[in-house]
Amino acid sequence: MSFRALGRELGADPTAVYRHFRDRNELVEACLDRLLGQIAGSISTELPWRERLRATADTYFEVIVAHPVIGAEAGHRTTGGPGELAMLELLLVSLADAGLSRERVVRYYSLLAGYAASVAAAAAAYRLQDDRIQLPADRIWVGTQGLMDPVRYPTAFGLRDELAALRTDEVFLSGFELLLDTVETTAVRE
Amino acid sequence: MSFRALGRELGADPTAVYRHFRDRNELVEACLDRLLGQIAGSISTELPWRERLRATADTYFEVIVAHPVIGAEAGHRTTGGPGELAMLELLLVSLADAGLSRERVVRYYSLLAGYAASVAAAAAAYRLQDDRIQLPADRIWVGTQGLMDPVRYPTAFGLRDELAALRTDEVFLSGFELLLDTVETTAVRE
DNA sequence: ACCTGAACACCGTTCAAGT
DNA sequence: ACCTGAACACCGTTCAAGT
Repeated sequence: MSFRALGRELGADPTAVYRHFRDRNELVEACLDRLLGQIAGSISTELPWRERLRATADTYFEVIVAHPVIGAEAGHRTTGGPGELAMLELLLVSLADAGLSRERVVRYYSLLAGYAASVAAAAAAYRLQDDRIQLPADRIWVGTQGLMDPVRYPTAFGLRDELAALRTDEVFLSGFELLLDTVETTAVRE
Repeated sequence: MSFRALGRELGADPTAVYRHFRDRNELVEACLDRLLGQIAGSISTELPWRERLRATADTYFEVIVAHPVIGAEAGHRTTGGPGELAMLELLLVSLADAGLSRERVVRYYSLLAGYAASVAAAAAAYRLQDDRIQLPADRIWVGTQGLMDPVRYPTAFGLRDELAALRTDEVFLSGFELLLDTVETTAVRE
């Protein structure tokens, strides 16, 4: 994305955007906040807490990776807008519904949101990279060429097939599932 | 970081770097691989597996945030170099030492590495942002101005103090600790 | 073998001028 | 009120020319 490409696509002067947004930063944050609002709005509030959180993470990853220019910046941005707040409220309510204490709600919120936001953003940024990268975009970020050295890296060598089979979306989702396991275990203990 | 600033600082022509690295990408990856090697080399192999992994995550976060230009790109890059491979081997060996099965070693490796790499990179990118951001860099990424609306966001409103108190490094480390709890629980069960 | 410096094709952003 | 287009200060990168 560049302002010149944007102007070309919209049939307007590249600098016309400055009539509507102060700078690139504000534009990106407005787009991101809209995406967040769409995600939060698409999650049924009728779902049990665990399914609700899983659906949120699932949709979040899909949307972020489908909009890689915005998504790549989602991990380190605060929009402060209604979309972000709707997401925040959705996550907090779900964790409270799980039966967690006030303190635990905030702690697990920060873990789940930090995990999902950062890992999804990394997946989007990975996908954004030029084609010069050797691996397909859905493969995990570990280099495979060095895994052929059984002397220096015996354990990595022994697990090379399993490592090569890792895929970003599966890692994201199964990782989130593990976090939800922890939430559930803590909730039933309290 | 820019090639012109780099040349100025090194007292050479900005384009002299091209004698040593093909492009910016190769330079960044070489720097990152060196950082990874330093981190892996600084972890004592005598430590029990859990302390070893904690020390790795701790050092990793510190180093990545201390080198934000490189660190911000660490979440979505594969160096394929000896530093990355040393880190990979270190993590796999530690998880194997915990008593995990082959399959579980790879699964938990992808979770721990994905979590640490992505969240630390987001923290570095956050720190890299211009001073126009209202919040200090060690604060978490949730907007605070909108938390004052008890009607639309009652749960967020009720937890606003706890949310405002969140700090990136604490969230990172306590999140990693939770993941290690899961590893340990799984290991003793197997 | 390594460095230089002009040049190219891009960026985001500003600002006076248009309608 | 909104858009235009020239201009500014940057980028990464190439390449012929120097030592």
